[in-house]
Amino acid sequence: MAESMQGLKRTMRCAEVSEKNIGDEVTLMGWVAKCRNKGGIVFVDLRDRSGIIQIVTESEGADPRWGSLKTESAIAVVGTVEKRGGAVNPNLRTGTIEVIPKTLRVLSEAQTPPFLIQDGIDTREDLRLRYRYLDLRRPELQRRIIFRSRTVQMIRDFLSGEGFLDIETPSLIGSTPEGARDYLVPSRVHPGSFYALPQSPQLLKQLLMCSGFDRYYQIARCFRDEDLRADRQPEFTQVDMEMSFVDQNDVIDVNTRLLAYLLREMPPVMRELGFDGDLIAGIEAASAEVNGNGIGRITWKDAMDLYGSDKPDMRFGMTITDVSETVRGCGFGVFTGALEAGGTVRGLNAKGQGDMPRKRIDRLTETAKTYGAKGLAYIAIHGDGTVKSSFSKFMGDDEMNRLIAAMNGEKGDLLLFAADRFSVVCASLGALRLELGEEMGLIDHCAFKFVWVVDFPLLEWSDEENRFMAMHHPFTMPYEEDWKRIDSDPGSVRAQAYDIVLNGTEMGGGSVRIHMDDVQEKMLEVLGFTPERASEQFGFLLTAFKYGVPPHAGLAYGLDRMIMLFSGAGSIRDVIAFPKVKDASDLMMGAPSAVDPKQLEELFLAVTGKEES
RNA sequence: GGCCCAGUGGCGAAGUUGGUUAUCGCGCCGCCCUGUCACGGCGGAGGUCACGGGUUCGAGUCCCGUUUGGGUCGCCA
Repeated sequence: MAESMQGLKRTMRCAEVSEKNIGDEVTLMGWVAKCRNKGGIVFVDLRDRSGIIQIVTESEGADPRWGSLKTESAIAVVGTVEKRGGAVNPNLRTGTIEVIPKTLRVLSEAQTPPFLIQDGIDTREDLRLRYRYLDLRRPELQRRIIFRSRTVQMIRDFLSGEGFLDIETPSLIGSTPEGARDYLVPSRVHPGSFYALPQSPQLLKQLLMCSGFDRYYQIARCFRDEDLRADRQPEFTQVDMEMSFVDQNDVIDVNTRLLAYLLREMPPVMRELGFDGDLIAGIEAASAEVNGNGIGRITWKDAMDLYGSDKPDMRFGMTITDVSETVRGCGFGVFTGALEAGGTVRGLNAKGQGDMPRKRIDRLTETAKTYGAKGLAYIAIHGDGTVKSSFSKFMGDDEMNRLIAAMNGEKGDLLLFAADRFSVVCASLGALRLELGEEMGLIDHCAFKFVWVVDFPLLEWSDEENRFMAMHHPFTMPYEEDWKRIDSDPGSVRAQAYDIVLNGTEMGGGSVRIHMDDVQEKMLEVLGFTPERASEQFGFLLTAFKYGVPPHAGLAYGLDRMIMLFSGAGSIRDVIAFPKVKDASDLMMGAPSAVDPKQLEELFLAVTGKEES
């Protein structure tokens, strides 16, 4: 049934045909999106990545196959462009023209696809992923994948113009113990030894700075063997960059300009690709803001205190209030207990939610509990001024009124309190803030609000490991004025690390790197590395540091997240051509899979304790 | 590893306190239709209700387990 092209050459894409071509003979190739057979006249919508054009055939002398084309078949058409004789279609870019065909070639007839190839379908995602090549035919996904390609080109243009060099680093590297789990690759020629796939090109780009390349970037594939999320895939793409002889402000400056450039360049591309008008308007508004005023900064401490998160969603207010001092010594044991244990008591004021039904408050409590809070205390100030509180019996009127005043509580407000360790209070109130912000309609979903989060702590205590861990990574430069406290109070040392946050999502992050061998060695010691292990794992870096290393700093974006946010997608799966599902498998290819025993033999590998499959 | 949500013809959904032949839309197939573009009209096919077990006179519906996806906590330097 399939025919060859028999020498036909496509002259243009479907939606690239315009009124200028009226009278021209064109050769188009694409997929049958729709066949409307009216009996004597047949309308066929031909689709390719550019869009749709209508082919019209009348019965007299036409190829009879036009009337019975299977949708999604690939066909070639030679015909003449004409102004539409009948009604125009204002929804189509090619809505005023049509093609009268002379020749039809059915290049490949399609079976009925398992789901409709059109936008707005609500098909189960596993089915779509099993037939991803069909899913990707849908305009919605085509648009995002093309937008991704165009955005990467913009990034390359900008960075290249700024003197950055695109340098590739290897995918087969050594395993490093810190951080995420590595994907391992066995070596055939070194039985029992393994490569690791890079979690990021971190050390290699630092060494490129040692080599003198000055400004490096790479669109780099990275791998982390951790559980997936809507915005996390086991392999993902970073826009990775590093600069020499710079400080934190230089990195933030060039990246603010990069983002300003992208925001400026994106709207016309998005319009061309047919993105939603509100989304484009949002990007344009953000462009005006960032191109005019740059991007604001907030310290990690302020972000945690006000938003309960190191990736604050700046699209709305409803900030957190520390009421520890107000409730110190009060009658409510939960509050005083938390304070005595070195914790904190903080509250959120949900304006106008004072009459929230008990059931919804219970649901908020459940949210708080998933973040480690033991419960949620509340004060509901009803519209009539009466006050209902979960802890009124433990507190006198004076104490209660002082607390309400500290929270700026007014008639109709709902005050929610968490009392626990700093991290638990922040996490739970931060999550409640987002949930309430959504429910109360405070979030403008077309807004793009950027913020630089700076001054992260250098170290983070791990209960599990019973030691300090690097919050960013072990090569992050501390602030010089804090470094003297590295032994006396390691938790208080701030790092020259920064994240770029968009709408509550961490879109990228980086740091100034340590370039002094003594600081680096001390850092590894604090992280619990013996000199032997440090030398074993990072010896090449420490040695490199002895041969003249420039001060350097860098940043990496999660490209998938960036494209997801700018294209209004709900998951990074929507901007990755062939994504993996929750358990890290590929439903289309059936990866991962068992391999031939011979392959294992060659690698001197034996599979033990294999789960029933 | 934990918690939550979902699985009903090819696709999406409805299915009441458990009760006769499982309903609807899209798609598909056939016939008709010369200006459709969410084409229309008439007719038709297509279902082990994810799988296994249990409760019951009777299970799509209730219970337990499994499985396949989704969300999330842990985890992700």
